[in-house]
Amino acid sequence: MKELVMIDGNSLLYRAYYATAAMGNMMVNKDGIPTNAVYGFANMLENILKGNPEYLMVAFDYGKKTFRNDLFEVYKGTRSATPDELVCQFSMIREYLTAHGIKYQEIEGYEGDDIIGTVSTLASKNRFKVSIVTSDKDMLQLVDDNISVYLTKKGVAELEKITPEKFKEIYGLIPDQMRDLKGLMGDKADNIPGIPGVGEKTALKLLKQYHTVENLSEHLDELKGKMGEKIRDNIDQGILSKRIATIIKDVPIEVDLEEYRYQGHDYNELADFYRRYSMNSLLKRMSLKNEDIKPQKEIDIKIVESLPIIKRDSSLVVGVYDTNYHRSLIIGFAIYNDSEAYYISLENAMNCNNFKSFIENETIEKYGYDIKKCINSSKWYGLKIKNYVFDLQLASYILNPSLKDEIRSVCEYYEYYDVLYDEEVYGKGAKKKIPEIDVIANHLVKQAKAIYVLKDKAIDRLQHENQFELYKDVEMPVAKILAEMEYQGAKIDKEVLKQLENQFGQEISILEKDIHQLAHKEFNIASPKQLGEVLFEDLKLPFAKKTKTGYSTSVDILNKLQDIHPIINKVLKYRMLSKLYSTYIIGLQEQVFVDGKIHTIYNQALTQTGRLSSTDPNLQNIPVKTPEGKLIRKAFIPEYDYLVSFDYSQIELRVLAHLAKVKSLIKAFNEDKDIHRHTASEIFGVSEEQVDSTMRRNAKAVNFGIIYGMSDFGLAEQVGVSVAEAREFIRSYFENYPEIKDYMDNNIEFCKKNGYVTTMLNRKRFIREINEKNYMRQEFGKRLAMNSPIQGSAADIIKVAMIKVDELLKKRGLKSKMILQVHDELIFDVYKEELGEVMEIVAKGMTTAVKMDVELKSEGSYAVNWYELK
DNA sequence: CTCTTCACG
DNA sequence: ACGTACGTGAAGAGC
Repeated sequence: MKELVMIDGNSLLYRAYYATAAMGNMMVNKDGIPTNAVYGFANMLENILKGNPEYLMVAFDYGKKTFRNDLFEVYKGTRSATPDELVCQFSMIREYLTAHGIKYQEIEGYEGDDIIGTVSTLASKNRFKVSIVTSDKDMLQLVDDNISVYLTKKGVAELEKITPEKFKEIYGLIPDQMRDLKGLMGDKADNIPGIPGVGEKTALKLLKQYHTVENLSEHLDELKGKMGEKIRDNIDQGILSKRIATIIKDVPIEVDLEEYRYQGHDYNELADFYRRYSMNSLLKRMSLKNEDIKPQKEIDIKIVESLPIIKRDSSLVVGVYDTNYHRSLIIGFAIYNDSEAYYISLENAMNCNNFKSFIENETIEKYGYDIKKCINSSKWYGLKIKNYVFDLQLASYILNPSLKDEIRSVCEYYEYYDVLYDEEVYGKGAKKKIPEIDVIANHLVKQAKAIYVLKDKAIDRLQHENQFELYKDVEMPVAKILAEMEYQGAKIDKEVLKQLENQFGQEISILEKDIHQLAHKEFNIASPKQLGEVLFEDLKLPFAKKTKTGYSTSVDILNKLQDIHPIINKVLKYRMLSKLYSTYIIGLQEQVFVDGKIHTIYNQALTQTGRLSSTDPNLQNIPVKTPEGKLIRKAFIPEYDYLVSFDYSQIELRVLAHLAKVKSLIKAFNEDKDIHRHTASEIFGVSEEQVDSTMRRNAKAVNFGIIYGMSDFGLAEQVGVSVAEAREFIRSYFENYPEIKDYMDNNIEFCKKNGYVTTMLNRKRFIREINEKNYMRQEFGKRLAMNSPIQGSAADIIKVAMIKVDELLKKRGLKSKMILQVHDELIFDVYKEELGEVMEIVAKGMTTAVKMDVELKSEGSYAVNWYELK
């Protein structure tokens, strides 16, 4: 069967544009012409071409006016004007297709949709299998047994195939009823009115009963209530809307399907195009496939058994094979500078004195990518790398935290493409293996070269963005401190975990039996699917919420059912214990090294706010909230004499009070008041003595909510009050703290204008959602704009505190070590003779980290395990 | 590999 | 009419 791929040019170009435009780093070619939409489109097209389609065409809209405007004057009338940055890419995309040898069509008075409707119908009749690629759900009306629609997910990178079965699954209708659906509910984006008051829910209900808009119009008298009235009044508009939403299948054109046969591209024409618009990665991708073209001059890599003396500042790459670098094999090392490019295997490196004196030399500067990983992986082999002064990963993360963390992706940000993904070199999953030495040498040296070449570019950008200090004075020192913390590790008492394993194991099996008895059958309690069926079908408990795949059985749902059936409490207990059992009791034991310690890995270049994250294992989510869970903390013991922990008190609220300059809040903090009680007295209009526990609890929830950019609904859900009450809390809150309202509004406004928000130390977060059309996404963007500066500034502060504390500990020659950071808490392994001094230093370092209008407060304690702390 | 659930700040 | 609090990581189920 012949296969025809049809591409909806306009919709994909728009989608590709908006997917990248708000990022704040709009892609341009060397002359400053924007190319992001074409680039995204081209990338997607290249992926489609991997499937070797025999027939291929792209359809475009022609002009603004179509027959739809004759039917309905303001069709697409609400669309804002196409941005200039996109307009100029319309002709570029046509150039691209011509260079690629791909046929495209546009017809006056019609949209691309109509061309696709017409051609696909014809092709289908001629026994073609048709695939339509679009981001427009309207097109789904064309789906049938021969025609599939591929809808874009996430930007244009991923496609979702929609067949008639899939359509039925989603909407419960046949694809042709898409027209009726649009007819009834309308389409805001296209300014199709539909019937006022009818949304997706109502429309689907009506269509399941009446099938089409026309049939509905013949049964108007059956419709009851206000809704019925509205439909009767507006049915003509519904019929018209359906007509507008209907894709034409007989556009007057001559079609010769053979014209769409794709015969491949002319290398030079396409290469010209890519060069003209600086699309180097696509050029490269094409070059790799074209064997006639010689690859660019390779670096002269010397694979050596022993190094000469290296005197120049160089980039140094450590070839770490596994994701956990504390126990990973190192394959080898790459060194690159202006005049040298070396690769040396681990074994040779360990026997090479020149290598050792190079890495240990404290005056030769080294540049790297993820230097913490390089430093620590080497340290396990006794190799001490000193004087790493530049980290391309951290620099790039500061410039834009949303960059993917692999070096290849980061290089693309600088439009540098001569580096491969690890996966391309090592393979993935079960097929992952170490390649030939020249392949690995080439891979690592290319990384080293990229670091060397991009260093100045990154530093320039940091200076230009006023972020160099954040990078140099905060992130770089923190990287080295984290390296030491990870290597130092947290000591574990395995006996504690073994004892808990027994205890919890028994409790779990008893609960399992009880639950099966109450359910009158054996099933897997850990399966939400099976549990849902038992609770809501067998036992017929009232269900509150469904997820995509079935009944929701999460805690907040089950909590509401607690009193209805004795099985619920058992399930909750079972859930809690088995979570603790598998994730912590078993999980942690597996992670203990031969030195009796756990060595986590902090990811310093991942979170969008500037926080750290911890993996392998995650030591930032060790249980504390339930008494059972907290027992796990007994297994964390000092290597020396005591564990010391200091917590920031209310750091995010303090940051907010400072940033928003909230007078009464600043005063309350500086008087060391109970802040939730203070808030309660303000929003409920009573004296602080009159605040009862409920008022305080609600105020606390509001305080948290404020930090998250809460909605009335969200707050209501959280505290268990009505939405109206929640709204009243919020109103009263903003009335009492008007500075906060202003501050939040300003953040949103700034973000809308600039595409990002900043923290106290000028850390940035780009928020593309803020300018999206979709209401929900935009609201989400606003919440991010409100929350990120607060969470991010708190993250800045504790990083500075870590640097100060570390400095003080070292200056005084203390041997006690910082071992853990949990967002607002620092934990130390301390010698008893240093206890007093350490406690004093930590408290001082944390409270004086940054200068603010609000005092920083930190509270600490010491004990012989983590359980006993504070 | 994705989804759901639940551990933390 | 819509669907809703911010940031993470790990485990198990089920496709």
